[in-house]
Amino acid sequence: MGRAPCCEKVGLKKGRWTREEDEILTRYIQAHGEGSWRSLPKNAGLLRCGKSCRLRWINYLRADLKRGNITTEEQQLIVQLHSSLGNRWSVIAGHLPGRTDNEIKNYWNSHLRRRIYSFTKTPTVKTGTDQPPPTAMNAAIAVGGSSTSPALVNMTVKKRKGRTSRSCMKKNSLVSSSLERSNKSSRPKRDVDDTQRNSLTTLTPVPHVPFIKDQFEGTKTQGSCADNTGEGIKEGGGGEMYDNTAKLSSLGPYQWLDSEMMRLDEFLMQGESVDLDVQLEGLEEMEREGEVLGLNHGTATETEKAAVVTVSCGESNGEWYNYSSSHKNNSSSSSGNGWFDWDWTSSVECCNQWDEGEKMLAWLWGSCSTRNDEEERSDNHSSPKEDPRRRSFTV
DNA sequence: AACTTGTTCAACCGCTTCTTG
DNA sequence: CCAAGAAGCGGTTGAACAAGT
Repeated sequence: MGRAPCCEKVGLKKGRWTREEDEILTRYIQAHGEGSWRSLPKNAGLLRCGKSCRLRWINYLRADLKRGNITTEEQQLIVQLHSSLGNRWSVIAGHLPGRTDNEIKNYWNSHLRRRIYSFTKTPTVKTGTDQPPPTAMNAAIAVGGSSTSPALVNMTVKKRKGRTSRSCMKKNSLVSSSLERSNKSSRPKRDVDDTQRNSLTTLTPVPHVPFIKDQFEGTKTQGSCADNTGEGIKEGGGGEMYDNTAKLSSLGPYQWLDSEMMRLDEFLMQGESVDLDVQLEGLEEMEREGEVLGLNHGTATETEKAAVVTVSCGESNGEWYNYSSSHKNNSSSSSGNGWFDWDWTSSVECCNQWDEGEKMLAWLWGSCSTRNDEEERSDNHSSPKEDPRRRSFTV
C-alpha cells in the first residue's frame, strides 16, 4: 500500500502561485518561522499542499536568495562540483550561496549540459597527440575552467541555428516576474545582451593554471592523505612517506577534491589496494586539524567537509566507486545518479588522435592516472573487465 | 499577423532519507 | 528497534514566451 499523500489534496490549488498567495506565505513564515510545512497551509489560510509551500518559499520567496544571472565563477563551480558530485543538486547548491538546488538543476539542464555535450561531441576539437580526449574533468574547461591546452582556448561550440537562447535574457526579479505573470499585458520584453549571448557559444580564454592532472606527475609513491604539516605521509597503501604540501597548497579547495580523487585512482591503477577506512580516518584527522580544504583557502564549511569525505573516500554505499566509474559507466546511467551523459561511442568515433577507440576507452578508464605518455597508455590497454579498481571496489 | 518551433524554469510528483515517539 | 510521518531531493512536466518562418 502506498503512502498517504502529504496532505489532503482535495480542493487544493495547483499551478502558479499568485501574488496574494506569496504575500500570505511570506507573512506567515515571517511571523512563525519555517517548518511544520504540513500544517502551514491550513494555519496560514492557503489552499496549497505543504510541499508546495515549502518549495515556493525555498525556491522563490526566501530573502537570502541571490537574484540575477549565474556568474561565470558560479558556472565554473557548478561544472566542477558536478564532475565530482554528480546530480547532487542540493549539495552543489550548498556551495553557491543564494542559489537553490532547483535553480542549479535547471541551469545545468538548460545551459551547461548541452554546452558540455557539444564540447565533447564537436568534431572541431583539435588536440595534439599528447592531449587527452574530453573527460568530465577537462570538460569543465569548456565553461571557462583551467587548462594547459591552448587548443581549447578560443575553440567555439557550434551555435545551433535559429533563435537566440533565452538563457541570455535577463532574469526578472522574483517578485516582478510573479507580478508580470499575473498581469501579462504589462510584461516587458526582455532584452538580449550580446556579450552574454556570445559568451554562451564561445569558450573564452582563461588564466593559465596547470591542469590538475599535471599536479601529480611523478608522484607514484604509496601513501594516504595529503599532509599539510610537512611531516609526510604515515599511513595508507604501503606506508611510504611523501610530502605533497606544495602541490596541494597550490590548489583551490575544489581542485583539491579532484586531485585527491586522482591520487586514489592512481594507486588503484597501479594495482594497490586502498583501504577506504584508513583513507577516511586520514581525512577525518585532517578535518580535525583544519587541513581539509583549509589549504590557504579559509575554513571549510560543513558541506565542503562532507563532500570531501564522501567523494574522496567513499562509504559503504559505493560513492567512491561511482566517481571513478563515472568515466566509463555513465553513458548508460545505470546507477541513476546522473553522471555525465557522455556518449563514449561517439566520442571515440569523433576522436582522431588514437588509432583504436579501445585505446581511448582504456585511457578514459584510467583518465586520472598520472601516467600520460603513449607507452603508458598502452599499459592501460586492458579491457574494462580487467581494470584493477574493480578488485578493490566491488559494490 | 499568425503560426510554428525551440527554450526556459516554476512547480509537481514520487521516492528516499531523516526524525520522532 | 521499529513504524509513521515529515522533510528533502532529484527527475519530469507543461505553461509561457521568444524568435523564426
